[in-house]
Amino acid sequence: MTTVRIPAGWPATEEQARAVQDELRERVVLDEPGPPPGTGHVSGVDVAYDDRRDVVAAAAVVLDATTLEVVAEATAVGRISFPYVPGLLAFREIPTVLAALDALPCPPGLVVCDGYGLAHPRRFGLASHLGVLTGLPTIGVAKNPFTFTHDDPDTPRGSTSALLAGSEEVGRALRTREAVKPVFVSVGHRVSLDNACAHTLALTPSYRLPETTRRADALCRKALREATYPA
DNA sequence: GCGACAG
DNA sequence: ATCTTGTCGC
Repeated sequence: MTTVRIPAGWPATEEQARAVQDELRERVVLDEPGPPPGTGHVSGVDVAYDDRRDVVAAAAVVLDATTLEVVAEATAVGRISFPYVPGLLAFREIPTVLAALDALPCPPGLVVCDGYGLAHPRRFGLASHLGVLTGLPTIGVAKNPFTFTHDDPDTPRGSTSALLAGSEEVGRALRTREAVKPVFVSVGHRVSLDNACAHTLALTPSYRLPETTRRADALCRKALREATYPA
């Protein structure tokens, strides 16, 4: 487990944070299909908070994309770097997530984030942000539709419907379990939307949420429980 | 101006 | 995100 500090020059206000998003957004790559599902490594990242102690814990878990077995994992703890503001989630999570990714002993491959990528007020959610900062292929898989609209996908697993910002498709509602509430998939960096959905399906053989996020969620909660006050 | 709003 | 017991169902 590594300890991180809030980076120098980290945005202190919402206005500064939005300016950073508007600048970094130019660097998102949307014209690559990304790695094929079921091959190489796939990783999940997630974060847990203790606002009372001002502690945040992040986890990165690398899975074998074929077997979904855990190949490697790492955690990091730090101070909370930004309040939760809808649309600015990345500023709350990214420093600790980057530290956890850096601590991995092997390349993470495609990274699955808890939240959104393109499906974002300024088209630059957590998954896009993490992708631009690391250069890694990233996607976002969220549990809620945020402010976007969508039709209910058909009942069978694998059914999708467009996630819409007005008439613009910013992601997809994807049914990962028959008759269960869908997840909301969007592109982060260097992955197509079709491929992002295919990866999500490959990662959900038995549960609604991807194995990557399930593993990362369990690990960051454990790291938070075991965390001492960060330096 | 008033709500809604990823985690 | 987090606060939280039991309970219904595969």
